[in-house]
Amino acid sequence: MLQLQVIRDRKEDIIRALTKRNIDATALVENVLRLDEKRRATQTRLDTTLAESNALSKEIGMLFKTGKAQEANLLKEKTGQLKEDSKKLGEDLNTTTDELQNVLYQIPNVPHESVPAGNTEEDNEEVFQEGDIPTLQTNALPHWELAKKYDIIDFELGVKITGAGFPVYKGKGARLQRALISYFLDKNTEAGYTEIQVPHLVNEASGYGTGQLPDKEGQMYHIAADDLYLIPTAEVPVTNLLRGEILSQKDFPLRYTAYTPCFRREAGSYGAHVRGLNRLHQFDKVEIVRVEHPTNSYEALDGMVAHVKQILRELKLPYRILRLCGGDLGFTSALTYDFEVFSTAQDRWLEISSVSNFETYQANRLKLRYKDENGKSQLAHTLNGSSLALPRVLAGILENYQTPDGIQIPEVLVPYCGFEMIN
RNA sequence: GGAGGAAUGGCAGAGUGGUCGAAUGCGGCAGUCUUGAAAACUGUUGAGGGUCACACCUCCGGGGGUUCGAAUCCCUCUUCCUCCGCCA
Repeated sequence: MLQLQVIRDRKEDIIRALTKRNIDATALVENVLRLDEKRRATQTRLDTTLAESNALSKEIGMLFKTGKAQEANLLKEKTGQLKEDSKKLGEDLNTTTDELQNVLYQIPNVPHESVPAGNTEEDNEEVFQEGDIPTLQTNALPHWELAKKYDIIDFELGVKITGAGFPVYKGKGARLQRALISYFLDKNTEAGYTEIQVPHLVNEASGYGTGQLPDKEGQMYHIAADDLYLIPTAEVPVTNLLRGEILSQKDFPLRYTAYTPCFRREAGSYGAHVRGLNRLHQFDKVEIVRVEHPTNSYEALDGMVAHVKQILRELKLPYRILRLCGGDLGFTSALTYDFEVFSTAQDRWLEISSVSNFETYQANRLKLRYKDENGKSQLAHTLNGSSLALPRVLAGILENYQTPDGIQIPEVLVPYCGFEMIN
């Protein structure tokens, strides 16, 4: 969520920047300012009332102590009205604070200046492309056909035991999954990220912390009996590790990597584009998360992009990098680069990584701060990215590495797989 | 799942109705001493709201209550510990 102080100071800038997301935030921002003013006015009145009654209480205490019970009882009568007032004011304050909070939750992050304006993915800006798109044999198959042909992923079996979008990986398919996870974790660890394992279920506070709640409530699986959510990404538990922390400047940079399954309801996604591994309810992902000093966060973002590039280079997959336009940018992000691998057999680009800087948007909800050189608390910047998401990398490998004799395993993965070919 | 105990500042730990945002120790920061470091000594050190700055207000796991007044009493929830049961 945006910082109140920033909205107060730079209202016009914020409204203007948000037009890149094709939203007119004027009404929301005005509402925030109105509620903020109301909140502060109420707070002041409450404070005054409390101060008065505190003073009286102190006086009463003194009187009792010095044996002037009669005078004390006289004063007691005066406190009744104050008590009533402060109760009323306290309720008003809570109501206004909640209202203010709710409006603030509705305002997305302010896009970075480099974010292009635009409505849809068509308007995303390609900033980099690398790798040769292979020429495949004439009867090249999409990955779901390959998965069936070599019996490495069974979608129907997943339907049987759970439902659509929950594939079962078998034999070399399962082994390749495990190989990718290990390979990604190793690469991330080498780059200075600390490997951690986190719970796959989180509580409501964590959902709010990183901004999945209340914005994307319907996209997460919710376990009603225990009021827990299945994580849609490791970003949620990993970033929330730091919730409420006040760091010291020398703690920076904080770098974590974690493998987790990810669960997404994907309500409203149907059709040809969701075939095979393209869109699943459960998939595996290795995530990288960084917490940075504000002055360093964009450098860190570039570093994360460079890191993911390096992995794709090693895998020898053709990919491109897009800078997301305002309309396609996630609610909480200030700047996002999407990585897409070219899926030759499907003749389309598949998103395999999304690397974002959230600036203080998440930190504000998380109350994730650090002490600056003057000893004042400041919000840190949070970033995260996939490094990498498994299913589409797998799809890319299957499709781009297919040969008439089978599917070749990328060289760097052979030591992890223990085989060179799926046939 | 059943029975009992507990939750206080970065950590440890006092505080059982008034002047307590909270003793003390450790840790952190600054300084003195030192060629430097360590030790010792001195000072300082929770968070948030509010203000030009003060004042002032809130916070002792969360929520509610009793009281003129609550860290302290009551209710409730959550978490942790011990014992029993179950169990990978």
